[in-house]
Amino acid sequence: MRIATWNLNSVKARLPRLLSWLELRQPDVLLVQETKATAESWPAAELQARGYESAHLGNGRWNGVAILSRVGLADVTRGLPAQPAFDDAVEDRAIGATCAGIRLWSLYVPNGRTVGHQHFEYKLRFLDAVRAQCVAERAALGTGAPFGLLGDFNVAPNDDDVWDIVAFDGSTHVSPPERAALAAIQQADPKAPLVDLRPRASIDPDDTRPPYTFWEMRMLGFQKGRGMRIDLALVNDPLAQRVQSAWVDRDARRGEGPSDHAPLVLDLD
DNA sequence: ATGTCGTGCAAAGCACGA
Repeated sequence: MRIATWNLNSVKARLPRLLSWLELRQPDVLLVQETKATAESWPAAELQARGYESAHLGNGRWNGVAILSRVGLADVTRGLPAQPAFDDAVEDRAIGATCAGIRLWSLYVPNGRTVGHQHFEYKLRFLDAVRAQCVAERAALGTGAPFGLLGDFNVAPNDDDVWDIVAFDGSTHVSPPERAALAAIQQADPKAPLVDLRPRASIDPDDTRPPYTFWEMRMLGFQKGRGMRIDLALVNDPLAQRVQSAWVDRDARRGEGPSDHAPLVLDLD
């Protein structure tokens, strides 16, 4: 079984790439972020024709999250119950579902812009709502149920998860409050911590490069190797026990018209 | 430091977000 997460940066602009990637990599479940789609423009029929059920949450030009599955899609939850609003709007940044008995969330954490900005405070509130959801789901699902939070967290957990930590001094994505909020999610239930699955940099088992998942479009970020590991899979022990390998499909960042993110792929037993 | 994208509005050029 294969589960992946991918910030598409517009499903409309990326539909040919999405469909060819599904054909090439054959994921059983794909969690998507930044669909930038509405209920009307979400390509449910094209996905259904290829064997994928889908659940989408999106209402406009920004954000948008979805879950695609060919192994069942049950108990869909649109939005986090405790999700904070920004400017009186609850944005389309979280969708949960149960696929083949695995409880999964597709998350698009706010960017934060700059440390101290009102979007930064919003980002921390959003991360705290994710933490609260971990507590609630653990109570509902019990200890043995496989559970994972996947998506674009817009946080690099460690200094070596960015291409040059010195260049990030004082900037968002690496700040102590963001990393503390991420750690609080992982430790929401100390008896059932979530592990940050560190992937390989590519499908090549011998690839020892840093496993970045995002490279800026601006300034030729990919070509210059200026990447960040900000797309994460935080999973509980019952799910971690089943993961045989995790890898970044960096080939999907190549060629004409890529997203700025590469898929993160989990291969289960 | 900000060179690229994608989107939608209102109109092919801009503002915004990343």
